[in-house]
Amino acid sequence: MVHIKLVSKDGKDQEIHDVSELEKRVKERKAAAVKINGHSADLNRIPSLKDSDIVEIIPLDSDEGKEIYRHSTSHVMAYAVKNLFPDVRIAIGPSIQDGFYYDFDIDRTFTPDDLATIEKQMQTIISKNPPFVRKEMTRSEARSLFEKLGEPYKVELIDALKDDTVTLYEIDGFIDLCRGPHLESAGRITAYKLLSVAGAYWKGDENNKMLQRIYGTSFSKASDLKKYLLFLEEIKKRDHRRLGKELDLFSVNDEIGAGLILWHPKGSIIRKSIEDFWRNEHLLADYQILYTPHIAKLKLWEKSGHWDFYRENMYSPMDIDNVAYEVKPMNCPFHIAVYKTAIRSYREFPVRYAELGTVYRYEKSGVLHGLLRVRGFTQDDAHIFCREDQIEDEILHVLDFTLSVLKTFGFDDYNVFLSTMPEKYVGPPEIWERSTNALKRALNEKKIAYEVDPGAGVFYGPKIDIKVKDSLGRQWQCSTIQVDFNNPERFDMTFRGSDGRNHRPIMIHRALMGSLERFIGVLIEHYGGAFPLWLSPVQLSVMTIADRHRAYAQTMVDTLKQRGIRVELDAENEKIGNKIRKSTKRKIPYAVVIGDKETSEANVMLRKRNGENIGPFSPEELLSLLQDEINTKK
RNA sequence: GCCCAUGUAGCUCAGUCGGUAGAGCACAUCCUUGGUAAGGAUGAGGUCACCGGUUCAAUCCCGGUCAUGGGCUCCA
Repeated sequence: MVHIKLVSKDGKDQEIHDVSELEKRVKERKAAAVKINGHSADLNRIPSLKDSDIVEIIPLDSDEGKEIYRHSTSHVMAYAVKNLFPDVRIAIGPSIQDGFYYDFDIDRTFTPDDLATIEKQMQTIISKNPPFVRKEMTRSEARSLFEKLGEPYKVELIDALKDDTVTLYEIDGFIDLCRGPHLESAGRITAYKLLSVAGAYWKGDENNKMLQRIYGTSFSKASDLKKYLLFLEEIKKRDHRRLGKELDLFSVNDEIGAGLILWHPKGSIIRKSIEDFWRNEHLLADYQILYTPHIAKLKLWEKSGHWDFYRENMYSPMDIDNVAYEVKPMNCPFHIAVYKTAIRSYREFPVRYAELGTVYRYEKSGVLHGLLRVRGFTQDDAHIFCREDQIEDEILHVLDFTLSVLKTFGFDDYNVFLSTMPEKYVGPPEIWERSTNALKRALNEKKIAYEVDPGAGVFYGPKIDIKVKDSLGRQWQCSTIQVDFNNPERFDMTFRGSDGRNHRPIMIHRALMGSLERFIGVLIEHYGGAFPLWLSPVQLSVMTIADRHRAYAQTMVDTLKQRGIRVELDAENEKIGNKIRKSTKRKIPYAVVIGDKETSEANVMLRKRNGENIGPFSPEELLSLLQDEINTKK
């Protein structure tokens, strides 16, 4: 008779006195593994449970369960690769978000055909249902084992371990160093798919050898795998680079340069709509708007510290009349210069300067990616100058403002991160401490849950980053709020306090959208190219049935255009089905068909891009309906 | 920057085991004037990314460059 406590997340703990009873429960609950006294363990450890052990089931569909499942899949994949390519050296193969990978060192390159072959080999392994057998041995035993097996990466991993005993798992003779736990046998793996091959440095260090990484994913239910693969397809369909081309929004050009965006007319009008909105909101929120130059003397950047701390992202200086100039990677020094054109008083605080400032930063060629990662971009930047005791209020103000702007774009789900002092930092640690606390207090006041990201702050101060979730649930970092007590010092900024003496202001940098390029890239994917009316490049397409309807349709288009609607006339020599199709493919929100009926009745039906018809509306009703939807930004 | 893959008409892609290329869509002209996701015909469009090498001959083979994509790393 044993006494085992089975604990569960819902609080319904149970005493179990029979190991077979526990095994039954484990099956019922579709466990991936268990936790014994808080430590995760394989299911086949259950028979050796001791009296008064506390057991918790890790279900397959929990995050931890999925991790175990995928980790086991990655072992099977490594085994399959080793079978097919005996001279491969295996490196490391963890589970990751939505899947797993395994890194291999091999003299040939894996091709997509290889992936299919490896998948087949995995199936062969899985169908034999070999158990995952856990082994323990001393470090030196394990070390010599892997040396004998010709696995230098495993040896290196073992050397980095601190424990005296290490654990290994064996499936069908294939031994891998692994902490575990694992599924009890490979046969439990039912739905998996290898997705891609890519290069990856050993331990992520570019000084190390480049290995080949195979990415894959696995699910305990085939339907979940299918759902995930459909999700990947949906991501592809929404890819902003693809939609940007299809909808004629932007391009990049070899002759001009990588990472430099050409905004086409359709993309520019989206951008202009966002910029207009942005400026209006900033004026309403008591910001003052600035315009500043694109280059400045190198000396300025030396003074600001960018040349010391940010040089690897800056372009080489250019020579102007024997003086070195730099294209700007940031806007802050310019805003500081504006601040310093007068003696400032605490009475004007907080001073909030905002600018849509275009900056240029060097990015390694391999990281450039459509609109999301570019070399020239426009920040929706602002700098707030205030007293240290105003930080908290200002952060609150910025948070409110940011969240309301993000909400306009349908982002009302987000995660917040607080980044603290990094290794390379400037300024006294006490000020870091105080301003980090001010950020914390503001977040707490707003009751915003946040995660601390230790050491991820900028060199000049702590920051709050906001990651929004798009319509597919993916996270994007756009907004950032950064405290800076370094630049006011460097530029000897002052303000006259109520005591008549000069004091040092605090500076807050913030961007809501981050960069317009990136933000619009995110928006394209978020909306899948089907922009809300206020952002749509063409808001309404008016199409004629026959040539005799052209004059009436033209009048209507002219009238709407005069009233600010972005409307296009399609009076081409085509059938109405063709015109509808074109307008739908371009994701134009509304279409109006003008035929005999409309010309005689002076009423129109409005066709939404999803095919639904609403109406009929008189021309005035149509106009006010459109204007209302544009104004409310729905 | 590094590893791998890719670069053919405006777009999406075929193709040539070395003898200077083809489809669909888009575009132009003509016919058709048709009521809610593709009417028909005809036509125009390409130094096959760029530079060099091998060859009688290169879009194809080789080398380099640039760009794009998947990653590593970094970040707005």
